[in-house]
Amino acid sequence: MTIVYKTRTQLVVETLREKILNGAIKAGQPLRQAALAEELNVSRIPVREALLQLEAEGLVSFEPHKGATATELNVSQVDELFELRAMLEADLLSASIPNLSEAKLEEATELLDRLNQSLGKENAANTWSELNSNYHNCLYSGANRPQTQDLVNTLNKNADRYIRMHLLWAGGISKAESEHNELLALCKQKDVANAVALMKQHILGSRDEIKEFLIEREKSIELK
Amino acid sequence: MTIVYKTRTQLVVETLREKILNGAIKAGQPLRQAALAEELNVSRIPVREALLQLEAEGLVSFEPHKGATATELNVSQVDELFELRAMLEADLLSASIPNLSEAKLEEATELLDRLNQSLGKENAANTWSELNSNYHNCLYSGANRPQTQDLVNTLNKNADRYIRMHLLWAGGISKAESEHNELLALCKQKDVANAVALMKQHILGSRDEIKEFLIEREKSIELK
DNA sequence: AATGCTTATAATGGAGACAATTAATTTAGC
DNA sequence: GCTAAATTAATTGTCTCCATTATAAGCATT
Repeated sequence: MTIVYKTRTQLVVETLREKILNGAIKAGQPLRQAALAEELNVSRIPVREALLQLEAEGLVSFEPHKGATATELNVSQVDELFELRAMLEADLLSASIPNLSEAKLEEATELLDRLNQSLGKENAANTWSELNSNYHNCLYSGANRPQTQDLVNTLNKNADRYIRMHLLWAGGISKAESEHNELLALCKQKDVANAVALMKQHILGSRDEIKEFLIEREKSIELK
Repeated sequence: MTIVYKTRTQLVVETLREKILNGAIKAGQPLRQAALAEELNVSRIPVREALLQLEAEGLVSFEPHKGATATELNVSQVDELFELRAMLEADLLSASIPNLSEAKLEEATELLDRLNQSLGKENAANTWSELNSNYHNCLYSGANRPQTQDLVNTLNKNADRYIRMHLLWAGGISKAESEHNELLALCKQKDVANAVALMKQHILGSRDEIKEFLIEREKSIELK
């Protein structure tokens, strides 16, 4: 285990990202540089640089002279985001399966085990999304498309907020678990067509449930 | 025409991006903050922030405490980048065509005119790539997928270097012109299937020629 | 001569102070 | 009383300077 030196900017990035993803910073909320700097015991420079990086990830919107705010996706943006993911991840998977080695499949099996175990424990959402990301990346590793994988990971950072919501709120957990298991089985059988179909269903299905939830929430806000 | 105030960071971003795209800054070249700051008459802060933004665009690679370098794509990375573009742009186009209004088609026609005219003039590559981007975006506007379009534009900033090379070097110009004209005709006829096929061919064809050029270049460097 | 350690040098990372811009508030004019 | 200009306050943008880190050069040891 090598010790990794982290610059303050990186620490701020990680802290703010986690706060946005777990809801400690709410969507639409303005992010004041001075306040964040004081809270995190750094100067405004690393805060500014962190905000810029988070903007590139789509988690923050940065307007010159006006300040940064945590981004909020409306229903149609969530829709588009998940469509994109479905297309890209299906493509990655189909390119990957034929090249997946035994070792990689073994690794995926292990990750899936830990993923399923994590569900019961506390602050499940935190560790779950990291393990989930690792599991998916493992399945895509055969595709040998690093740029596409990076892109998918970036998109997933944005989708993560909504996926966590889904997990905590509805039966997202049990469904995800069974779909994940089935997906791995299909990969082992090298059944590309069915694996890809399941992947799309996995992503678009969660999209539908998340959209439904968002629409409900919008309604209840309007009523108020 | 409203005057737009720009921050120094934005000016540095634009200057450096253009220099990377037109080759004034070569791939692999280290980008020293102090040198750039002096050259552009600003302090190192806006330079650093600009480098971070360019990293998000994929034009620069930034390593903590080591510095930034202009990124260089090898043949397989170019390959992957153009595959990605082909998939995303084909998808955008197919979703867009059914919704393209007469006004948009008119706008595209005009942009295409200016695009074709720009080819003869001097510093063609500069204006060409901007007009080309506008033209493509116009054709995609019916898809109503702002995030996907943003993504494609980001990818194109990266591909732009190689496209310019292609234009200047080989017969990329004449081929691009005829393909662009034909593409617009197919859009007007609402012929989704053929338009999408042509789009893919347009992108993957240029990929092949660019790859060939890059391989040739690598060989000649090795010989030396 | 080669290896490992110490010291010098050059670059980046970050803090605090000041300038520029925006938004809010007050004041002047009708 | 209301609108518009002027002033003030709050926030961001940028500069200068210092701290930290990485690389290169020199030195001693074997």
